Amino acid sequence: MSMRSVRKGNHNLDSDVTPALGKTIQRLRKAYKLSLGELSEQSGVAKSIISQIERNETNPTIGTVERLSRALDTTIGEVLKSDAGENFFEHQGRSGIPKLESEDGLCTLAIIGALDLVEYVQWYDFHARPGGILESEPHQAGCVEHLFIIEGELEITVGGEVRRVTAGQSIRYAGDRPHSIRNAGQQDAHATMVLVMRAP
Amino acid sequence: MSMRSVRKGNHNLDSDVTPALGKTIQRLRKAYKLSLGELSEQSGVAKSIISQIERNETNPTIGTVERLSRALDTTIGEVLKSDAGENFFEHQGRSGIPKLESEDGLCTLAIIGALDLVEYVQWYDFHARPGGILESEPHQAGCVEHLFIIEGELEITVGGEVRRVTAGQSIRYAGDRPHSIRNAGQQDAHATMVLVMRAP
DNA sequence: TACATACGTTCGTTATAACGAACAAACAGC
DNA sequence: GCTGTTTGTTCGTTATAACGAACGTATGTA
Repeated sequence: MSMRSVRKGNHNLDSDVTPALGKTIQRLRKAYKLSLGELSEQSGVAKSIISQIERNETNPTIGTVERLSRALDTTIGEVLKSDAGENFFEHQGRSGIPKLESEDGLCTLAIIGALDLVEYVQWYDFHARPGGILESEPHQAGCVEHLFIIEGELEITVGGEVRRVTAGQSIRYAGDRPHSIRNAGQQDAHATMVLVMRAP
Repeated sequence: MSMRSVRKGNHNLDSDVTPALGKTIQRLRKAYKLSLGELSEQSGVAKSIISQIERNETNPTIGTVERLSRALDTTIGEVLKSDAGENFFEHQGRSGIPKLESEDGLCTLAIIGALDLVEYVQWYDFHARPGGILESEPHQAGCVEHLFIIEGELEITVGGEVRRVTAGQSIRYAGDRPHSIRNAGQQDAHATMVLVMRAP
């Protein structure tokens, strides 16, 4: 059995214990483009508490983190895994990956990874049924999107300009203007998207 | 966007939320043949609380569960994963003979994008025919690889540890050790790989 | 039997997590 | 400029998680 740390008394650890939790919650919330108020509504947790959790100013209960995780389409295990981290591997099952859907229900965007560097990088797995459109509000200024088409055919529109890309090709465009991705072909389209923005 | 459960008010959920937590803690404690008093000493959590947690009569804080997990030689993520009903993966295995057949012509790795930041990020489209193996020498220290499996089934080996991942899942692992990716399935495998090197 | 030891539970108190309302800062339209 | 809206934060109150001591219940031992 490995060494056990014998600690006494001070149960007031707060951010020490789970330094990444706040960041994780905030990252997920922003990935869904939710405000504190919206996440509060959907999770049932007071927005003041969410604010404190994101800043690691409180030591939330399991129940609270559970409700937040559920509202963010993931599980408490996944949320806390990054904290404990430290394994060579970090493995996410299908269910653990947060998924976004377009308004028409024909596109899905699954967040498959993110990195907190000086810049913030996030990448997605993108699916679109024929005719599906994913409309995006402008992201942060200076942000760039990269798209690699795995199968099918997509039509990208950025600020009035239109480009068509097919399987095997890739395209890079400004993410800080309104843009949309449309499946212009007859079959399903599938792509990898990488989004780069400056750290907030 | 996908459906979200809209819950209000009642924040007094206790055992509802994490029905398995108490059992999990107790199972681990008994596996180590510890009494409540002993676990209390080693974790720093009052034994009265542990008793209540095991009987799901309280809604513990993250910090408390963290201290218990640590004393039980595991992580909070692992402890709570069983709650969420996620599958532990059965990995281990099979001291695979490194066939050093990156030259086997069965794998392709195409660079589909790169970023020159303070950190250097590069991403690839990876294909492997059944049986194909991609062996990699250690990259730069601190470097991380991220793999998202689009189709098929891959077996990742890093420093002796083996994991198997299937379509829809993603995995992240240390890239600064020798590692290999093997197509363990019958069909072609396809994945997106993101490689991040820090500190150029 | 009487006594001792170890176990898990219950109890009263204290610390604090969670709540909702009020607040301040950034932004939009008029 | 002003003014309503939306954002995240701060504040006072309430609910409750965590604590340590005391308790009941076994089991063993003289």
